[in-house]
Amino acid sequence: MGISKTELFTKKQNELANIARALGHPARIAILQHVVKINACICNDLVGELGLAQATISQHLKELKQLGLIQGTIEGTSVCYCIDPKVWEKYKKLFSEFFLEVKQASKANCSPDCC
Amino acid sequence: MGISKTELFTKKQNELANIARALGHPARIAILQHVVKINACICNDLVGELGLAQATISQHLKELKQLGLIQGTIEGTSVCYCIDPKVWEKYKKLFSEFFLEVKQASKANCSPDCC
DNA sequence: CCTATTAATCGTAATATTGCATTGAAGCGA
DNA sequence: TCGCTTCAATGCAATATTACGATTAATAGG
Repeated sequence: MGISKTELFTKKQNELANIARALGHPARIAILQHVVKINACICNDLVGELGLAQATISQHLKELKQLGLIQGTIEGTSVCYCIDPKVWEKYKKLFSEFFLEVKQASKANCSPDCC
Repeated sequence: MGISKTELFTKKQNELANIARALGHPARIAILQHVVKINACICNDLVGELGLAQATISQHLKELKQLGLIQGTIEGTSVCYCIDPKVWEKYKKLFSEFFLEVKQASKANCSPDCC
């Protein structure tokens, strides 16, 4: 019904999914990459950099902020964004663990011609 | 307008976002974890394992298949799913690279009290 | 052939997301 | 103070996603 049944899953599964969903938009990937590239702060170069409207970018920034991936501090009339290295590191680890789960899965339970 | 302006972004950004979006649902995380855990193949234990309807799970499996993360081979009357290690490895690398971009971002361009 | 099992697909409803124009608030310079 | 700039918040329209019941298709086993 358009709503995820989050109660069926573990906290960790939901957490992973939330982060992944936040990264699941090229604009947000681009925003993060640009913030990282400029190395620290950014206000609304993003509007010029990506081809999206200011309102749209603001919305994407909001989502990233909610996840804690970036911080915004007021800098006079503009806002200065930078990533939060601690959160970034935490999420990086979460994903690494997830991807590492596979290792070298053997084909034990599999019929010979499966997969 | 509800549609992502993918043409504004690089191929790599879109690719990353696509994978992330696919991982951006706890059911798909759970499916992947279960497939990995059982180590090779799975049919529709998933329906029992997660509390979702068969149609819903089938839909999630379809998305994962479209991404190439898992393969399904017909096994009599049931279908056997397993992850594709090559694709898994490829995506793992993509994400690692993305997360590594940050490294130890200095605060060069930043005002003293920013971030 | 008949039936049960399994999974894909279709149709539908509810909800979420994306993108933007517009509005609102707050700081800055004249 | 009066604009001007910068960004956040809101509200809308278009589209996507999530979930499920019902149906369909394929196969195995009698």
